[in-house]
Amino acid sequence: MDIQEDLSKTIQRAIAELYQQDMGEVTLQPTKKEFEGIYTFVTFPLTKALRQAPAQIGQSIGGWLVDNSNLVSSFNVVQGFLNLSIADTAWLGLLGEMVSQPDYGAGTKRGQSVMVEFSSPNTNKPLHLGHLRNIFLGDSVSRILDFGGYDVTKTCIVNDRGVHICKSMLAYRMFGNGETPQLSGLKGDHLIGKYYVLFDKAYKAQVAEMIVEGSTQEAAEKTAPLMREVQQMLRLWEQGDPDTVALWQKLNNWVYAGFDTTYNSIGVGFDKTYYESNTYLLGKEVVEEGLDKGVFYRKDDNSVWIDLTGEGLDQKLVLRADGTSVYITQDLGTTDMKAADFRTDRQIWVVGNEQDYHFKVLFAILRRLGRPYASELYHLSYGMVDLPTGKMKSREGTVVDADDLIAETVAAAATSADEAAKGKLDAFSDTEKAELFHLLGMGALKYYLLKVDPQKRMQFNPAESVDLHGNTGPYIQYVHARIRSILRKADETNLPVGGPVVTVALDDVEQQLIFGLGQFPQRVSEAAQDLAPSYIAQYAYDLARTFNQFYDKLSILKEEDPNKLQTRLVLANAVAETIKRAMGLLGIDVPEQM
RNA sequence: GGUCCCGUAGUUCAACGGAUAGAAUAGACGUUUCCUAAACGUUAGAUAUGGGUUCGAUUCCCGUCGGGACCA
Repeated sequence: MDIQEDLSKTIQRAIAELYQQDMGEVTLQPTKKEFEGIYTFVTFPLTKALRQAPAQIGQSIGGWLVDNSNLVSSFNVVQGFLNLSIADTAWLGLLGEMVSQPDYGAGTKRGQSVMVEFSSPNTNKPLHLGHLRNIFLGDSVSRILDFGGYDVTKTCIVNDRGVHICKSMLAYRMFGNGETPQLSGLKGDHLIGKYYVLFDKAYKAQVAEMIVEGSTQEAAEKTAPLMREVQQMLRLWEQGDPDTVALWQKLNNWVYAGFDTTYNSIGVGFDKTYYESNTYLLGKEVVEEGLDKGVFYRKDDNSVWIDLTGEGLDQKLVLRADGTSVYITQDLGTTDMKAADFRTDRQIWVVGNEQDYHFKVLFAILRRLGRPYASELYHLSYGMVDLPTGKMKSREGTVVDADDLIAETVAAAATSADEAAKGKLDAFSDTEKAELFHLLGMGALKYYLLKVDPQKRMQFNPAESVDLHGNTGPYIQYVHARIRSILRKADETNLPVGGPVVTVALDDVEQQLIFGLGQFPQRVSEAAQDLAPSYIAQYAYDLARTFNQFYDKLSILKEEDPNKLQTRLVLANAVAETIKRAMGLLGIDVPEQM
């Protein structure tokens, strides 16, 4: 039973009977808290068709509902707003139904397969804060779609080849002295990142020197010996030179080991990892196909282009005059490949908004080529993460490293949680404590990055991100722990934890809580529709907050009426389960105790 | 030059075209012999700007001003 849907249909019937008109789907909104009622029906839109004042329509429909439906217990009308209260029996019926569904909130299986691509790092440096927003978004969207009934494949395309990694390779060859992650104790990705920075320093010094000797900036940057060596290394790699390839493999493997450590610590994984070294030559046959179909055209210099001015875009190069690929050429090939590999109906890319234009072009080209999946491609674009001090800039060394950030967040969570616990954790072993603090730190971090609309550029305030109070992950985690604690106590004293819902009179706040639980399936489906983890974050917070109000106002274990006690236990349990599930969709675990 | 995104309390974020624009945090005040006060309550505080569309605009449209990104 879905109260909202039933109510909406009942109102349609009321209009049909009272006015002999069919107004189609009617929408309801939650009643503002200053007014009595839980659902509100707005009558303004009906005034023209029904030729009646808004308030009068409200009175008529409200009266009809109370007389003819056992769903509505009372109503009031404020201007054009018809506020409806729902009968306790309906709430209890809803609660009973919810707790009987083991996968409450899950969407029905659609047999549609979706591929979500995210993270997609370069292999020349470690992950940073921006990647974390990307990864948490991609992971959460995957979980939401999966829960919403899609078959999800999580993919990552590792950018493991090119100039960037050659820079690290060259610097390692020059300055490495056989350093390894084992010898230095550095994580592999950090080790390679170090050499990338070393290259940059040496290269800049060289350029500066050349400028002193009379070269222009541009010429110096192009012709510096170090840059030439990098270019040479890339050529050797492309030719398959054994030494170069061996070095490349060794360094990349260190990086992968480093990334895996990070992924493990944040609880994220992929179903399929692609390597650009295997895919970077793809796409050339797509160019041929496009030329055959007349979608692309060749210029006199032999370069190949597409004219997208009709779509409000530009003319776009798809193959250089010398026959080499550009970025988009590859993407054409890999998109085809991904669609074929997993018979994917739909592809989603989680990529920063600086690539908005690139994806518009990519999708436009695939549409022109007549790809059957072309209408199901989506760029989940997100804004940059700024620091309170301004933009993160790698050149200025203000980039926040992901591993450092995770470690600091967990450490900060440990300090404040230990303090806030006031002895509640005394029975915990050191390992248990460490696990809890990690869970809280990750909860804080993930929630902080996911509660914001992806499209918006956001500010990351380290102090705020580990806060345990207010609209935060730990606030919600706390509610779960609180409920679990009550349920454990109830269990110990043989109270009916798993009992059925019994008929009782409900308090307002109990109705609010059931109302909140009832919203879950809809919110999940909206989040899946809009690919919006922030909806789920907001939902979990609202539910947790309502529970705290309930907790403050009414007692569970000390309730004397056994029927009320039993219903409250069912209710509390349902809230804990739903919080756990909602947080799970954000990739956040919840503790049994904290 | 062209295209795209974003402007909401001091700050960080919400708001299918709906009521007196919600939260959090920072500030002021209050609540615990009672299930976890990591909580709850009270209070003060905001739609960048000028038009338009309509019963009604933070939301949609046009312009201006700010912030950011991309394309050649």
